[in-house]
Amino acid sequence: MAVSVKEVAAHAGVSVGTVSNVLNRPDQVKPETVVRVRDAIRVLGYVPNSAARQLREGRSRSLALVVLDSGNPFFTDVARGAEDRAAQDGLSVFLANSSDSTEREERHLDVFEQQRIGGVLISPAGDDLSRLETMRGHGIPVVLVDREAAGSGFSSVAVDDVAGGALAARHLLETGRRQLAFVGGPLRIRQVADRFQGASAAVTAEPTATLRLLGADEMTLDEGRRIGEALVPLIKQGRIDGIVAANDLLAIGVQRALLFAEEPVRIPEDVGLVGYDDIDFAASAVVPVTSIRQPRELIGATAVELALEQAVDGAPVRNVVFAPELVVRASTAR
Amino acid sequence: MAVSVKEVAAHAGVSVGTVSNVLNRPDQVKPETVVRVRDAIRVLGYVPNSAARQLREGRSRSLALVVLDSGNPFFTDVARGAEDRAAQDGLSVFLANSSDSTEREERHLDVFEQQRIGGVLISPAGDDLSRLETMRGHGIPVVLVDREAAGSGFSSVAVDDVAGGALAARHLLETGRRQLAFVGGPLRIRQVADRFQGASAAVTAEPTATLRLLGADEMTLDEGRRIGEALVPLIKQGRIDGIVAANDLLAIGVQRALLFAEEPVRIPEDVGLVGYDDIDFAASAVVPVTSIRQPRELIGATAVELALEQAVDGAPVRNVVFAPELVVRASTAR
DNA sequence: CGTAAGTTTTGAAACGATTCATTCACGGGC
DNA sequence: GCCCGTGAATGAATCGTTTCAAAACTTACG
Repeated sequence: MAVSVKEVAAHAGVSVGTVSNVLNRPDQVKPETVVRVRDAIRVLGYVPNSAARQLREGRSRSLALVVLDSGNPFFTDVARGAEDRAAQDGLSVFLANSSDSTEREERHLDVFEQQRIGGVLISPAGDDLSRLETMRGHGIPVVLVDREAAGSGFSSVAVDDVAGGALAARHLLETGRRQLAFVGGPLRIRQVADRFQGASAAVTAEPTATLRLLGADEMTLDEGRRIGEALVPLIKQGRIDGIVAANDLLAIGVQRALLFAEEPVRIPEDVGLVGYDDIDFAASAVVPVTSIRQPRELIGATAVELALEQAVDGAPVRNVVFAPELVVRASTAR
Repeated sequence: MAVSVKEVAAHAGVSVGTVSNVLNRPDQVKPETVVRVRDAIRVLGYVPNSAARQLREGRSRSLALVVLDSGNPFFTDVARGAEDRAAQDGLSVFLANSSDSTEREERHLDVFEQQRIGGVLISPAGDDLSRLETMRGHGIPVVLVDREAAGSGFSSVAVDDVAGGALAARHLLETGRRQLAFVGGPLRIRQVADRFQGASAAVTAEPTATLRLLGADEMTLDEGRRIGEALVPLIKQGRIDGIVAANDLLAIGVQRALLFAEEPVRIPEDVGLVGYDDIDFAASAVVPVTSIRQPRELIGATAVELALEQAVDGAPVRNVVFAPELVVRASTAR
């Protein structure tokens, strides 16, 4: 059952050292020996034991990506980006899901630390980064994902949500809308607050425009529908002609409410609608929703790169911030 | 940097064997010694090296779950079920995403085999199971998820899609509908074919009922909408009064088309609608959709159990099939 | 106080790969 | 024919744990 270098060595008539060399630096072994060893490996069905290698090398060849919600397409794409980038360096990425629970997160981190994992890419569940500081203290590179962390001492990759909010509002202004509403909340969520702040700034820059905040208790379809119902009369009275939603689920909920009102509101004729995140449903909604896209795969790839940087000594901490991108669809056409 | 049992032992004034015992069978160590060792562990910040443990034990304490699409809520929930069940036995679960690519899948399996992973739970990308047979040959338990595998020699967990299709159709019949339509495809997808077959059987059992198949090219919102448009006249003419969709995306697409038709079709008054999978969007659609739920978390938990069973010698292969469940909502009310 | 029967603790061997100082083999040059 | 240099192969030491036979220590009892 247990085929190890030893058996391979015996079968090929060489020493274990040579087998190891064939595996790791074949150029230093005589070609015909390489062939002989490779044959033995194939015949015996040898599979290297990475536990042993790792024990010897002191560090694993894998990275871990810990996300808040593995069902969220945002993280799925971040993961894909990370995997692809890691594969370039022969590394693999383990996905772990904290489900926004610090306890689950901790359990995963414990396991990874015991694995002497090569690096942790994480979108932390809480505000307490001390567990991560311990890991870093133990020499494990840590990169924060989707959370700005200048000053925390951690490298990070994030997207500029202030810019995203501004992008959304400015697009509505540029297509002639003047009375905007921002739908989203709660504001304690950093991303939401940033997006609102960005929208605010864009509106302030345009003297004739106004922005009204419609707070949400959660970022769901149903909540969007609730708020959408409240919006109908405002739009009918000409007091709102553009809507920025803090994410696509809210935007789609709002849209449903508007289209289904007693006296339906037309999109984009009566009101322009911009979402955020550019999830699949945004494009296939009844009226396809203009949205703000984040470079999700790039975020993942960059996180891997930052982790690799950290791995070399005297690593300079870097905080990368990406710019979001506007995707125009029917919901804001003019 | 490297704190090992040796340092802990020295600090606590005991031998390494005792430290190991404190870690693994504390009941066999004198309580006051346990305390002393635990203190040393805490003071030194010792973290066990699982590579070393694994090397010694010959097998990892982790399982791997390889899914086709980590963005699909179905798999997310399966994963949660697997993690929770595994945690009970102190095991952890690594998630890997094959994105339906055999190549990616293979890469992951290679890594896991090198890790001497404790077991692989997989929803295979292709039809070729030979790679998995090799793994099993190397003593790694393999469990097929969401794929019936009686006769393949692998343990498996799946849901009875024939029964699910029957459940959906029968519910429409029981609420008085007689002219049913099945929306779904392509039929080469096993799940779709099974669901259709089940619906067919249920309809055949009711002499006065008919079933009409409306093939789909893919299982998406847009395709549902396209088919829904074709359904409107049929419903208006009284030739269809119940719809079974092969999944919720199709059902929601159909619903949109019906509600938005020139002359809207009322749901559930004019036509009953049943989806499949019970995704979140089903409950929060404009008219909440009756759906067929699969015991997703249970599937994950069971897969873990089957893997654990396989791990003991002379393991009997088991093929578990679960029954789907009907979730009644407004779209089929009478 | 001695002995038998537990309880605890010990420490060396083993797991499988990598490393690196050594040894070996083979030509080429003198 | 001898020496040296080079390229190739060797194998013992090492990583951090667990295990387990043996040693050391306790306790109970006659």
